[in-house]
Amino acid sequence: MRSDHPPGRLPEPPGPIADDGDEAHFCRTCAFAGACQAVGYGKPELRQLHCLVEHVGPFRTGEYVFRTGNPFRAIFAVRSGTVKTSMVDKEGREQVLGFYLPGEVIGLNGIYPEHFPCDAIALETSYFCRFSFPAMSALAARMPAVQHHLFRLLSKELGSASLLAGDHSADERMAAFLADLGQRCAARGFSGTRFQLSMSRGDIANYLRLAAETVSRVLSRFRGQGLIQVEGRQLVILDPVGLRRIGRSLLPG
Amino acid sequence: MRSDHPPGRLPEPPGPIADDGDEAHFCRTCAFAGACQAVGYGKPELRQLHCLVEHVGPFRTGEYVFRTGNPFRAIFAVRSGTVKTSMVDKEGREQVLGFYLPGEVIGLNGIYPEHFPCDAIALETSYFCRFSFPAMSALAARMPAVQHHLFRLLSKELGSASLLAGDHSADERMAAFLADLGQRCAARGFSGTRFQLSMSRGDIANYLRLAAETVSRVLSRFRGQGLIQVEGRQLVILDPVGLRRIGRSLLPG
DNA sequence: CGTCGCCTTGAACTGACTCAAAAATTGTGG
DNA sequence: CCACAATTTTTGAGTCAGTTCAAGGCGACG
Repeated sequence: MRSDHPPGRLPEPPGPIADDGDEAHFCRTCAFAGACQAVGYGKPELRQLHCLVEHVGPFRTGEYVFRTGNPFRAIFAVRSGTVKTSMVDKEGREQVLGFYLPGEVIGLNGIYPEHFPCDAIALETSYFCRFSFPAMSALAARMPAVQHHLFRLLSKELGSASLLAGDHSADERMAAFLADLGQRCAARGFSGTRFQLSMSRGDIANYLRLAAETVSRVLSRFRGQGLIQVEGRQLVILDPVGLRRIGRSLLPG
Repeated sequence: MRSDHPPGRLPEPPGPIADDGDEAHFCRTCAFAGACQAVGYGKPELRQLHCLVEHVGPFRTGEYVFRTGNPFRAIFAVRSGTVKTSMVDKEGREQVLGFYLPGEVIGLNGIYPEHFPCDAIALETSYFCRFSFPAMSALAARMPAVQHHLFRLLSKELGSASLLAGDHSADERMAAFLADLGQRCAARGFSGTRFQLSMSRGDIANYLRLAAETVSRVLSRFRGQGLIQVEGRQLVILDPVGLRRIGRSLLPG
């Protein structure tokens, strides 16, 4: 992965995770690509979809894209970078809900309460497409393809929650997490076997409901078994099949 | 709660959990009540909404409302009874995803994959309203209130997944589970402090990621502390405040 | 009345956690 | 560029909440 941009004024369009990314490429792998295709790329309706998009960013590491309690007005597609969403409970403990890669959408869980129920925090310098939700709803009412796409996005997110569910060992969780991340990277056009863990061990641990120490230990064990290679946050999956086998009870398919 | 109907032919409209339930009452507390109200009860559009509803049932204890892999064609609102949804992983272990009371909706997670990703199993004799999803989508495109209502339902379900998330003690989980169940009963017009646990201890344990023995022990402890009263599956919440305090880190609000 | 499934309770075990401390990495200022 | 401070990551050792294993009780049903 390309290193973060140097401090100071940043140019508008940064490359996503890998160097082969550009804006056209992003649009191909964006969560709304399906909607755009369904509309038809040549048609004027596509212009309407693009009209309600606003490019926002950069958000630097640690900056909030939105905060718990902010009024819900829009959803965000990651253009480049990575985001975590998390809630802080009444005891002040953080709970990481998920990690989002370029092309994925955050904020959908704010529709019902009409306020964001969680924080969204950039894990590295990140850019987004901001879709005004009222405008999007209105467009969806006129364009069934867009409506259906939104339903699909919501339903998909419902399904992904089950990676967390269940009572599984630290090894299973970790293996499933890495395999899932690799697969999502691959789906976005990046390498599925060689990528950056843009979140800390602590965040991974929190997400998987483990202690940070346990994450570290499992990672070391996996390395010893020749499943992966880890240097800091740089990860190489050496044995994708083995990893998937360990995490198979958590993985879809 | 009224005991299950005796075997044999069942009359069409059974009472939901409590004896004070009837069809009109159900419609008031149904997940689509908001959509109906938004449409306006007198208007012809409401007829269209009701047209695509089909009353199905009874499903007896243990019967499947739908199964993993069934093509997704409809969503179901519980009219009376209780349902659990669960997945079976590749090792053959069951994972309970949720319990659904009268007025709540199941099947939304089938939209994206276009097939149901889980089983839905009646925990007692149950009846449903079946909403054809293609018809519902079409109606939603013409009626923004219906569309918005579907978005809300999906988003709400996203939020409820977080009751499972996080790393919490058996006591916290159990207390939050009971408090949540009581609150949902109350929201549907039933008693929020005196109701039936229509699921087995094993199902509760599975849902909360605990062993059945642990559920039993925690329940006994809560009884000893005067928080609840339990006789088999009959539950009385004696100290709702105390219960909520134990489970507060998991509960919304 | 006996069988079967579900629930409860006891006792011993264990995987992951907590505590502690060293090592590596990152950030900062001179 | 280097030194120093702060943070993150790794590794070790002991502890514990919840599990597993085992036995007994209760209620439903034929």
